[in-house]
Amino acid sequence: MIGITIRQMLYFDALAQTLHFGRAARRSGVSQPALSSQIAEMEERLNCRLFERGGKTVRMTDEAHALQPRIERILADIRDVEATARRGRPAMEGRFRLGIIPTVAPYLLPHVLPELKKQYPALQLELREAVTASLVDDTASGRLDAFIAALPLDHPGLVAQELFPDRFFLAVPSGDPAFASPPVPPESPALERLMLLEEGHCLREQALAVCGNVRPVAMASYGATSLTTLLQMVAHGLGVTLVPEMAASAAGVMPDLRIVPFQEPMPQRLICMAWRRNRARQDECVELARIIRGLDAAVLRV
Amino acid sequence: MIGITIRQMLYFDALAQTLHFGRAARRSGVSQPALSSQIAEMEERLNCRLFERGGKTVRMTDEAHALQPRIERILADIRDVEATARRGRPAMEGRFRLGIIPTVAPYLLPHVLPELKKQYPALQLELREAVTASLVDDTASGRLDAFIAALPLDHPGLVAQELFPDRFFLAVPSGDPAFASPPVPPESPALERLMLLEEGHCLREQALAVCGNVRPVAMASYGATSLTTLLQMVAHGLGVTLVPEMAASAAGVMPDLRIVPFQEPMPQRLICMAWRRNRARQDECVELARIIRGLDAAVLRV
DNA sequence: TACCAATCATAGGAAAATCCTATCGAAAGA
DNA sequence: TCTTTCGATAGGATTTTCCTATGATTGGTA
Repeated sequence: MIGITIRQMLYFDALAQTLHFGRAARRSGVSQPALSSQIAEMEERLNCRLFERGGKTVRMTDEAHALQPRIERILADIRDVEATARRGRPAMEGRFRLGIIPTVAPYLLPHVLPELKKQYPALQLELREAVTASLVDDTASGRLDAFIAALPLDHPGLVAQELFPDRFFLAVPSGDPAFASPPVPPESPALERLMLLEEGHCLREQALAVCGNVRPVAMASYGATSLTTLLQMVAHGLGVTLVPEMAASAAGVMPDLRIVPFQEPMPQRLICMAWRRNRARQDECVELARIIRGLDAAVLRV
Repeated sequence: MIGITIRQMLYFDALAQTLHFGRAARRSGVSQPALSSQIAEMEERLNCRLFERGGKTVRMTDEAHALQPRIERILADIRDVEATARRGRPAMEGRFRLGIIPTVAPYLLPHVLPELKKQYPALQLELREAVTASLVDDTASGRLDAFIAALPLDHPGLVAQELFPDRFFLAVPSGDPAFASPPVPPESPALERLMLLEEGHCLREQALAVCGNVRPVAMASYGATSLTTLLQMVAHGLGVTLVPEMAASAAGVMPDLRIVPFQEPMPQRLICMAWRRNRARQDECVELARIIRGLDAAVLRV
């Protein structure tokens, strides 16, 4: 497809500048015959005489004169490409697309973002909030660099690193007598009034797993798509709901709302960060996970 | 100096388009391991992961995405350079710098130029009129592509091809009784009044060679620098001069001027075309010479 | 679960490209 | 004519590139 080589262009350039095979060869760090034969080969491949060899002088042909600036430019372009690539983005710089599930994002991000901004100001974090299935899909197909969700994640090709456990609490109306004396046993009949997020949120499945024996109120009819909305519904006495620990600390300040613990062992979920197993720069993901794990545990607890 | 190769860029391009090592290799006409190892080598040299290899899918890294258009452009540029050079200017096209001595130019060019224009309309002939020494110098150093002059030329590095002989005649005042009965013998005492062009013109030396025993009138004092001027001086009865055959046909129509032949064997000079022995496209010079030689001999004769 | 198909990496030896040293031949100057 | 300079050529060594065969991993399927 392409006949000439970079080497030939380099030798051509050296010869065009020196007009002397010996000096061009020395400048190129090869022997004179090596340079001679490469130039000859180049002329052969281009089917075009480039240099006139005289007894004492070497002269460029018109064709060579026309080619020289273009070849110089090509060489410069190649050097540029190499320099750009080789410089190697120094980890934690440039764009990083991170997905987070909705039941974690609003509670974790306020703590993570300032810390990231401080440690890695050059990192341009692009955030996407979506349910786990969507995040898994986007990450596997390269539309995201990594995501934060709750274990378990079962997708081949992804690798997950545990970040921290997130215990579940119960959010109940302030004066509800059914929860007068916490902790609450998971099999409490009062959990019949459990309200859940719409399908797709992993918190829904986790809540069902915790309170295995209840027939929860279908939330679709209420249109509750966010945990905040759900908590406001609880505050209005429409029912109760499960809140993760992170959210609970925020929910604790809402009026007419009470956060009560479950009996030991307290149910919990494991929050993790995940990315493609074959991802080029795993170090960035690992570093990001390290930072999140390193956040003062207090900020994530009730 | 430059680490990556054109081959690597080609393979990179193929892989970037197919995202499949096997197909990229097939498209590139090599085996899959060959392509794999060249890509690996390229990543090594750039110190930068370019592709993520997954079980079933290959994905480009951000770096590779950034590099791809630049590499494509470089490859296109190289192909352009090759196409340009390889197309090979089809001989007798483009600029051709031709020098001619002043005692030939005005008589030969009117015949040559129309013919050239007809046969090779794409040829851009640049003409320079100068004395032989100057033409030799300019041609040897590449400022001219070829020149037309009279033999002998003694300069190493030049090659000359004979074009045609140019016989010498004598231009005399119309009524001059000394030349009443031509042909004129070279040793005629009437040649004492021979006038010559200024130093540098080969015709001067040639005339002296023909009339070896005369002490010619120094022309410098008259300031005659062109044959036409010289002929007008002859017409005014200031002396006689040697005219080459080509000029004679033009001079024949001047009033008060007579063109008379020399005795056999008629003296002559050989007009030739010359160029650098190492010149790249000798074929153009040879072709040009062929055309001039092919001109109807009649146009060059008395 | 265990096999199967697809895919990229690795190994080892062959082929090709490139280079080096030594030498030749032409050209230009002494 | 002799010498010096310089590019071309020759022959063999070295490096690069390639191919075939095989291994390892992944993702789907019986």
